[in-house]
Amino acid sequence: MTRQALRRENRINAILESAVAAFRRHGYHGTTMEQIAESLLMTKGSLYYYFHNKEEILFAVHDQALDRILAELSRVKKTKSCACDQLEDLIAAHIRIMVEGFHGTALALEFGALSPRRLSRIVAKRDRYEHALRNLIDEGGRQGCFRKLDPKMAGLALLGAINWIAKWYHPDGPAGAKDVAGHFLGIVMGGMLPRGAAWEKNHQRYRYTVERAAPTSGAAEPARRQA
Amino acid sequence: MTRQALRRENRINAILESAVAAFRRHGYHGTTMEQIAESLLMTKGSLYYYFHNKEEILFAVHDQALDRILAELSRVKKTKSCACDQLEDLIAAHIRIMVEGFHGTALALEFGALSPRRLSRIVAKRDRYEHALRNLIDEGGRQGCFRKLDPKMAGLALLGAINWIAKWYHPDGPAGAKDVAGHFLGIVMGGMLPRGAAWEKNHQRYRYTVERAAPTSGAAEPARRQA
DNA sequence: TAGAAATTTGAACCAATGTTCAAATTTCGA
DNA sequence: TCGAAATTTGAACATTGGTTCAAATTTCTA
Repeated sequence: MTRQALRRENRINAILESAVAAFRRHGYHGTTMEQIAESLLMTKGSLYYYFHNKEEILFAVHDQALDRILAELSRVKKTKSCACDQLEDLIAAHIRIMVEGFHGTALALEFGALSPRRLSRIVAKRDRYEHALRNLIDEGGRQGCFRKLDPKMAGLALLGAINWIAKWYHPDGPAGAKDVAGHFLGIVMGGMLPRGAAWEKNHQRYRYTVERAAPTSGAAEPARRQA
Repeated sequence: MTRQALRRENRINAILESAVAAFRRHGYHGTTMEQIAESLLMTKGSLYYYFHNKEEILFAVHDQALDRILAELSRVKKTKSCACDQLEDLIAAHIRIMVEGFHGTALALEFGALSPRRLSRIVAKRDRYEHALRNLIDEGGRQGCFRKLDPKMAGLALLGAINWIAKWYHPDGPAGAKDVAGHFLGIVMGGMLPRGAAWEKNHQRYRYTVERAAPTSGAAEPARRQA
């Protein structure tokens, strides 16, 4: 890699990092090209030397974040552990991505502003991740590590809890990223209910637990185009 | 209530409903006054007869949604059930709010665009809800209904899973609101881990479960100003 | 039904901002 | 060090969209 190409790559990375931070704070439409540029001591005109337009930055930011989580996915898949360990590994990686650095939080960003062509590429990548996640939940249930859950619903709950981190976590907080990540993983994986036999006796009347859930029949799937 | 006042109230409600739907799709800054107006067969000028400006609509939308969930909270608190039943009740209500109608999804909207004065009012209401939620989690843990969790982290995980519904649920989906709500409540309340003694034996090595969590020392709290 | 009050309109204004581009500046290889 | 390539600038442009407001229209009351 030539020296200039390296410079260019660093520059692009810096732009994306600045953009993610700004998008997270003000939303895509609420962020101006000037805001993205100024934290890098640039002028907005310079950004157009690297990207054709603002939407391309939004795309790059999403694409990069998805590549990162998909890389974690394929790493996890190479592992020969059982599904539940793989899932734990993957979730820990996802949390880490949300908590350390800025790049990852793009996973929680809106992408409604993308053009149809770019949108479909992003949605395809996202779906690849989500389906893998559901498969792990499903397998884990079959292997007995987890309760048998509706994979789609459980997956959405999981993703919600994790992606929501982008809304409340701030790297300047007193607790380090590792602390928060470890703590949060415990919560998300452990769930809220006690696991002893005593509880089972007291709470069979629990109305909503679905032991072998009928698949959710693709509810609301077409709506996932935006945001 | 006079006839005109009623008309006015309905009009305002319709505006807010249209606004929430648009904000959810395009974000606050990505939504134009014209978009809010057009689904009501109005022109954007008319909106200024009811609201001074766009930001006031954003405020009203948040304020209304928070009032609604806080009303559910005080209803639940009047109940004489144990903490875990109260929590279940509250969560079910929150899910219902997210799933039926548009108004509720404001709970998942960004509020970074609010002026400092309005922002602080919204944040105060939100905190009131979140603290009550944490208290219930804490009490439930002490009473033995739940595992003993770090209330802050567990609360954030819970809110994330629920508020994220706004990103994927669409009322036109094949599964009714009740189906999704019931299913989702089961997932969120039940958590992911099996509860049998067999599991306990196999998984004591589970690395991240924190039985009596040290309080998270206010990690990242100041960051919660935006989004 | 007539006049007053409430509501809506639509055009005009203007600040903000994404984008372009020719010129200036910097970096780099020879 | 020189010249070419890479990069940055800053001003100008065009459009969008929030806001205002006087006039038109509708709704209500006496």
